[in-house]
Amino acid sequence: MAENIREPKQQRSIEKKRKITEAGYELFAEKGYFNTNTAEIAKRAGVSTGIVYGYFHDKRDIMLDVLDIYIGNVFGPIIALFDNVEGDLDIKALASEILDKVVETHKKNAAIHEALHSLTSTDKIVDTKFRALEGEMTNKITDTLIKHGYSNDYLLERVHTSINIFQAYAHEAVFDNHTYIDYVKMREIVINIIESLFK
Amino acid sequence: MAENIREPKQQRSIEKKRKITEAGYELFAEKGYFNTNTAEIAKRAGVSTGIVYGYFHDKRDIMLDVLDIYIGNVFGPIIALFDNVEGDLDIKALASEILDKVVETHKKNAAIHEALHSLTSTDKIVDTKFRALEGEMTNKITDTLIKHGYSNDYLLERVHTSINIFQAYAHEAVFDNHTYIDYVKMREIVINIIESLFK
Amino acid sequence: MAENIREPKQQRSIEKKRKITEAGYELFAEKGYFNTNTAEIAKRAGVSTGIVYGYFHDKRDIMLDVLDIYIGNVFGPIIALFDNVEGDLDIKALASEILDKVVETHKKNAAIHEALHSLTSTDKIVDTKFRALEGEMTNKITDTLIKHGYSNDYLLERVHTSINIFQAYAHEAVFDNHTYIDYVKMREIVINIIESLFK
Amino acid sequence: MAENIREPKQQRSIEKKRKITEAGYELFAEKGYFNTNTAEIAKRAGVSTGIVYGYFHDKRDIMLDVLDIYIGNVFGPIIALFDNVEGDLDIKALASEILDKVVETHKKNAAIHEALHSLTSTDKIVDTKFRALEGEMTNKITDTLIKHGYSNDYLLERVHTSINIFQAYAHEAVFDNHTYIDYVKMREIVINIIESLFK
DNA sequence: CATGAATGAGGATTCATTCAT
DNA sequence: AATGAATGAATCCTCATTCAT
Repeated sequence: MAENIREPKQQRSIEKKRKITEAGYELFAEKGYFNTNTAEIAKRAGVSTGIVYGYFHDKRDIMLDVLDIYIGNVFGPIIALFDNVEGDLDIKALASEILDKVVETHKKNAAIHEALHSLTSTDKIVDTKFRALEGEMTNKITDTLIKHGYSNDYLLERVHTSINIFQAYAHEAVFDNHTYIDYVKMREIVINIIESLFK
Repeated sequence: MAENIREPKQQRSIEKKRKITEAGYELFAEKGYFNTNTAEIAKRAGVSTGIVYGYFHDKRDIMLDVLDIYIGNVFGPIIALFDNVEGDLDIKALASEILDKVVETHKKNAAIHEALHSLTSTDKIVDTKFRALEGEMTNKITDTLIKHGYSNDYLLERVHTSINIFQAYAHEAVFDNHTYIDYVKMREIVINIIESLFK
Repeated sequence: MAENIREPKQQRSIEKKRKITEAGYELFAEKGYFNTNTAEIAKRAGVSTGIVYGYFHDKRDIMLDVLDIYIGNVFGPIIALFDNVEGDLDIKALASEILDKVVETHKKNAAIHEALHSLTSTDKIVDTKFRALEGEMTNKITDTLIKHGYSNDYLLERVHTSINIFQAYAHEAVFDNHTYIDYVKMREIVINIIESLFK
Repeated sequence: MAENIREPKQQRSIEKKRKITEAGYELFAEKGYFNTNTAEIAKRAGVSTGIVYGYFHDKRDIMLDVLDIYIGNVFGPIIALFDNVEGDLDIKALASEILDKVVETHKKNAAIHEALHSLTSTDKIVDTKFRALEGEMTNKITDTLIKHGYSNDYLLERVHTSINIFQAYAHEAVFDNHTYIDYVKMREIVINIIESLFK
């Protein structure tokens, strides 16, 4: 009934919980949430099925932890990038740098992104967290621009649109979806769009 | 195991198969593929559970049919739009028209899009069909532009990027994700981007 | 999710549902509710585990059906007895007859009685049904007495107490609990008590 | 498997074992034997789950200890009552006193009684102990009566029947099962029965 | 003695698919 | 072709018991 989930304080326990989350991360990425069962997660993590429920309420709870890790993986590099912006703004150079980072991040996380994002429509919390992630990225970028003296009307809309374009490009580029596309050229086009967007 | 699936020739059978696909469409949209079971689909379609396997190999097979319907629903309106392009090209007007149509289409199909797209990572055929859809849309648009005398370098890349931008905007606008965004202004920004993309 | 339980109309289905209830009856009687699992019930009934859930919502639901059968088994013979009371009341003879019937009934149903009665403290419905059973028996007997011209103060209390005494005796006699007891003599004592209770 | 169970000699250990038994007592009474798990017992007792198996072979073993406590709780007050009988026997007064005590005892122990008694049909030892309890009570009462000069034929049967009647009444009265019963009147009826049983 | 994390068998339930009618 | 009852493998989760520390 009312369960006690161990909030692990000791190093060994923290490590074990991490192992489970990691196993979930990998398996969800490989096969999707619904095609992964808890026994598999336990096995991959090298633990018993029972202990999984010592650290998590249920399977969904593992997924929520995986989601947090994913969000950290995606948000972290962007944050780092913007925290290192110095001196005058060179929009084109910055856009280029961001795009590379977004592609790189997407390359590492595309599979888990799909697996988790697909839960958006049926899981309220997942939905909320994905939206919040986009909001925070938009804010972070907008704040940085303003701090460095940039100004423009509808800045939030410009930034948000830029993020959308970056994401769409990254998704294309990572999966190399279409043989008829020259992704190098497409990249140039994207960068030009961003440049024009910010004057 | 692999049984003979009736390819229905008679009107009544065709109708029945359509009912099942339709039920699958609705339910996948409402609750996702994995949260929908075949008994529900049969019930919604007003047929027995058994007969579902008279028309489809398995649950996935229903989904594949649903996917085809979805693709038709999305592709059809765009085709129609471009088949009606007449006289000189007014890029801005055309972009505006397309964007409205994409948003409208997305509004109707967002739920099923999510449900099906999420299978992309685990189902090869789904993945392939989604890619093909994008390819065909790119080609259709590109061909139309050329036919009407438009020319530019890297046209495929420009068109494809435009599609990405339209889709991203439509997704945002439909779900009205972010309270901090003024979607009317965002729409203007998107149109301007497209305009600049095509000179 | 929201389940459809077949309320069987056809003979074959009714028969199958009965088989499951019967298997539950036997197993609960043999090993108790908690020591019986649904797979065993299915096996004993000669059906698959799955179909059990076609006829019952869950394990408890089987138990509730078993309870109804049990109540019929216990109540039926008593009803029959009182429906056959004719002419003038011979309390002593009637008491004797009832006692025999109660012992006989108890002999057949003691095991399931224990199994089900033990759920009384944790299952509201079980509790209610057991109470109702006692109430109905008390009423039935009281009504019959009155109909046959018997009258006394606190009749309900007398009847109810008699039932308690009968039950207690039956329980003792069936299990032959105590070697030091002469159950034939004890029976005489019980009959005498009843006689004195009703003058 | 079968480990050495510590028979605690030291005060602290005795105390700890008592705590566990007490926790088991409470929880079995609250939720029944099968709905209580060992982790809960340990928690309620303020000990670790592991140490429970230092003092008890298994969960059943705890229950057996609880049963002993229960038997003491029920038997003790009756013993005390009869040890205090002095002078000439006033059957009616004595019966009244006993009945009050039985009701009082039942009030305190009804829940655990149900929980433990329900195991009677599946656990040989539990069954035996419950029978022995009744036997001992019968003997104790009979001996006391004889010691105080009372004599009658079939004394054991009379006493045992009385006990049954007391128990049945107590059970009714404690749970206040039936709204149509006037329990005060019923009590009078019971007392009168006892009186007539012993002349 | 004590802890509480860990084990893994077991149990209730679901559901894609088959089959008797 | 159609029905819907039937199957049984698969899945999530629990819990008595053990074990490393």
